[in-house]
Amino acid sequence: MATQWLTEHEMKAWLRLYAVVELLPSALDSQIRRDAGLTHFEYAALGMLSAAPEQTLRMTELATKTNATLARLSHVVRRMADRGFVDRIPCPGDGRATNVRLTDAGQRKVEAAAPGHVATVRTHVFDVLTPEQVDQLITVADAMLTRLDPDGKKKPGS
Amino acid sequence: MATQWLTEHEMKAWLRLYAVVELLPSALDSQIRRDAGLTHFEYAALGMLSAAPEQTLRMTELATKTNATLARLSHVVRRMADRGFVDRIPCPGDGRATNVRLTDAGQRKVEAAAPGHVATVRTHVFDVLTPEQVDQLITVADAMLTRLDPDGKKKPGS
DNA sequence: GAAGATTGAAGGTTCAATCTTT
DNA sequence: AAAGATTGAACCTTCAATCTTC
Repeated sequence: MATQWLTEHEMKAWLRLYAVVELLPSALDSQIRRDAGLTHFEYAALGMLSAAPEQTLRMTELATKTNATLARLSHVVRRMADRGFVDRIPCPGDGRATNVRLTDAGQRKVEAAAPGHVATVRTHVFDVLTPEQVDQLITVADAMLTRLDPDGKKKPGS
Repeated sequence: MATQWLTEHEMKAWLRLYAVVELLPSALDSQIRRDAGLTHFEYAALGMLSAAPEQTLRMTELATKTNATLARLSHVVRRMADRGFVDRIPCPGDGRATNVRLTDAGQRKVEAAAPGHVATVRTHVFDVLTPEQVDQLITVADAMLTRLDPDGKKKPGS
């Protein structure tokens, strides 16, 4: 089957999407790194724990919520445990599983970092979009996630 | 000034955008890594050179086009030169500048990798979007790029 | 054997310092 | 002093192998 190349219009869209996909993580990362000494991924993980019941999640659940592989998360959780932001607790019900719990120090860290992070997200995303465009963003992102995340694990609050 | 937290609707949009921003690079990277032995960033750099006049660009220009820092690009170009895909040529007109030129082997490498890459982009993006949604994607991405890229360097073919 | 998770090594990116030319 | 680029070290992610429990 011959390759169906991108049209000029599609290429235009692709270059913009690609730019966002490359530049947005950098912007998030450098802000939170400078202001809180965390990577954006670390912040996201702490934030998910903060919102979870008992401030606790299994490794696998946390990996799903943060769009990460288990290997990546495992390294990050070890470092954050060393820094006192989380505890690792063997799961009582299942000897294979590990529960990760946010510590008080971890909770304080997220709370301190949150305002700056939200401000960055507002600056780069919501400040420049109309309410209608926010709706369009949801629809378009959902469409792409049907392929990127076929099981629909990354769509909380649908 | 008190933090203006995200509404539930904004949070929904943010979680989806964030998922796309994390998962799309992984998807692009693993496909092209498996099939061509290149990172997606290396492919993007070779592709930009391939489309440039004389298949040549200055480091700074190439960094802009690939959304990268000069430090990152410098390391990548060194590795690709070692592999024979590009040549580094001191710029005749300006002793500080370096021109990067695609070699024949580099050209063959991009050409071999392109069909698989385009297929991946189609699968994850254009196959799941209506023409109207492609237009919306362009508008929304452009809006975010006014903040992520204030100088408008990343919007070729506007 | 599959699921849940961890580990070490290899590879890529970031940061700060540096160098040369303008 | 600024612009263009490079470098090495530190850090993070990926990959493959491994371990334990179900």
